[in-house]
Amino acid sequence: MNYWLLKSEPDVWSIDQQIKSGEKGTDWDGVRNYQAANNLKQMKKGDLCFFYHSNIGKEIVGIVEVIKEAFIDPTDKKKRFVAVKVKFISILPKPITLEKIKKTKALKNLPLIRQSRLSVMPIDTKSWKIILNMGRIKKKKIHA
DNA sequence: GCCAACGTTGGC
DNA sequence: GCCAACGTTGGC
Repeated sequence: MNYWLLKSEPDVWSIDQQIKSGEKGTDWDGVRNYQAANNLKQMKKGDLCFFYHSNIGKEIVGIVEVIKEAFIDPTDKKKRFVAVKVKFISILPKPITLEKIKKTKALKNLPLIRQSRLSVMPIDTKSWKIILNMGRIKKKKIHA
């Protein structure tokens, strides 16, 4: 299984809205960047993603799961980009701010920091675990 | 609101 | 195919 991080401006789509959408999940669409799209294409069913609020908050607020692998983004008229479907899994009891991540040496190489404009990025297993611990989230809760 | 870092577009 | 001009993202 692989891990990812998805960025969203909470003005446009927030974790609260993701929670309300429940088990059915929602399309993660609107990505118009090839690097981000390539990452979307590599996602497999069951992969987990951190949900990051950009601009407002600037923090990791929760976790979602990939429930449908890449398909043509229905919002893309030119049909060049893809979307995936995700559903809400968990909220972090303690959101992890960008500031904190920057201060954590082990996380210095995250694309979140090195490539601030990328909106869909892979997270290596080690970093994933570190962030989970920082967010005080129990592993059990994720698999619930 | 500003600006750095990218991406994209279009003229040549 | 290069590159200047322009547009966008997202942190500050």
